[in-house]
Amino acid sequence: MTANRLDQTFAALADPTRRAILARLAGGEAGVMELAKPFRMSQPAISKHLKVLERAGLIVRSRRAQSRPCRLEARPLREVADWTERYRRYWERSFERLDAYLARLQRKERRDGRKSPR
Amino acid sequence: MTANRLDQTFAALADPTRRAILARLAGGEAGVMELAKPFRMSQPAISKHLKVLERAGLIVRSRRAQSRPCRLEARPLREVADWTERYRRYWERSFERLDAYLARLQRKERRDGRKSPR
DNA sequence: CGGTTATATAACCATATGGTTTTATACGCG
DNA sequence: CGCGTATAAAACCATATGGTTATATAACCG
Repeated sequence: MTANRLDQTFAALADPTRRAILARLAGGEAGVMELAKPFRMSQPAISKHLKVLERAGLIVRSRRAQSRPCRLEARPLREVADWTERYRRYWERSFERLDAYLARLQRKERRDGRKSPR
Repeated sequence: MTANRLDQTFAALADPTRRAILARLAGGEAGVMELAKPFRMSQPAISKHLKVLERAGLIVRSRRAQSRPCRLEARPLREVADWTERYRRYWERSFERLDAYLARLQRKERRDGRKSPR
């Protein structure tokens, strides 16, 4: 249905290399060479990942001398956060269920403990 | 690097059909036929989407008569939310920048307004 | 100009994804 | 048992993804 920007954002985030690049960029701008360093992967591979991130609006690139530094653009992540928030009550509800279960278990253990300790 | 469950979760969320299925399941359990109804897509296609969601831990399936109802499992979404939260300050910072920009703009407009109203 | 550095593009390859149609399985029912 | 309903699996196809190597472009520098 709603074939949003979310498609591109989620797809871009579904790769650990790209998430690592975003994490790195959270510390400030960086060029392609610098971004590529932590990975044992060719430079063109990194360029492709950067293109994916750029298409998703997660980074923007400028030009400074022969370098093309990338900067984090977090706005799409806000959309992800907003989307996810709609489900918060569901995972919180499951925590409530877990809490209830653990509470029951503890009561049971206390009862059993009285009968046969340890 | 961290080739987490996040990979599968984000990948599963990168499809509008699957997000719509999750939205539907937020309203309660449903069988495949029921889930397929809103889409002009074959039943096996929906089954495939459900398998993706299941592998990502976003749904669980039981068996009731000849139906295999799906239930939303929101825990992985909590991980997404947690991951996203680490970037909150970045999109908030860009809002601050926008605010500052708009404030500057308003001041400028007031100044200009004094010179040549409206 | 010629060389070096930084990055992008091209061409290619293997595998994954998202869809199809057709066929099989599992269950409940008369 | 045999049929209908609900779902999965198989086989297939087109396109996308993630990687490679080799080559091209762009900017600076002597």
